[in-house]
Amino acid sequence: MSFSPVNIITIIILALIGFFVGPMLFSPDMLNIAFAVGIVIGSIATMLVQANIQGTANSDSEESNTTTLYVGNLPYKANEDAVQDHFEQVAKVSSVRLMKDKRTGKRKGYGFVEVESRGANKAINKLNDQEFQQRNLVVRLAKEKVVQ
DNA sequence: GTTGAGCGTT
Repeated sequence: MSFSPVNIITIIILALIGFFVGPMLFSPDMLNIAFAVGIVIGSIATMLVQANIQGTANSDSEESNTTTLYVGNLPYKANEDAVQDHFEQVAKVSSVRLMKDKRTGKRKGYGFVEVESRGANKAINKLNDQEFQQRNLVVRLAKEKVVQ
């Protein structure tokens, strides 16, 4: 939550609106209160607008820059670094998660690779049904991902 | 220590 000069100007404008609108709604001799109410309303409105802008901007950038791929048929012995190296040949990898049993810690043979969105299709086309450590991988677009 | 379709973790 930052207050750039633009936001301050917006607050002042909204405060002035409150300054003139307030007396019409209440009493003409409550200008100070009207001005204060204008400042409060203007500040809240500005913060809400900016939070909304930042929220959409963040979600847009995150969702448009990265895509999660489902990777199946992995060898049990494959580790995350090897999988990442394999996908780095085609696309920029931001994270690799190989699913493992919580108790034993043994790999379950599938995982999720997060790559940049523009390389997602390339990764699917180039790496799906291709050999990786003596096995043919399954690379598909992952289903809906739970937001962290 | 084994196995072989699947869509999940602080």
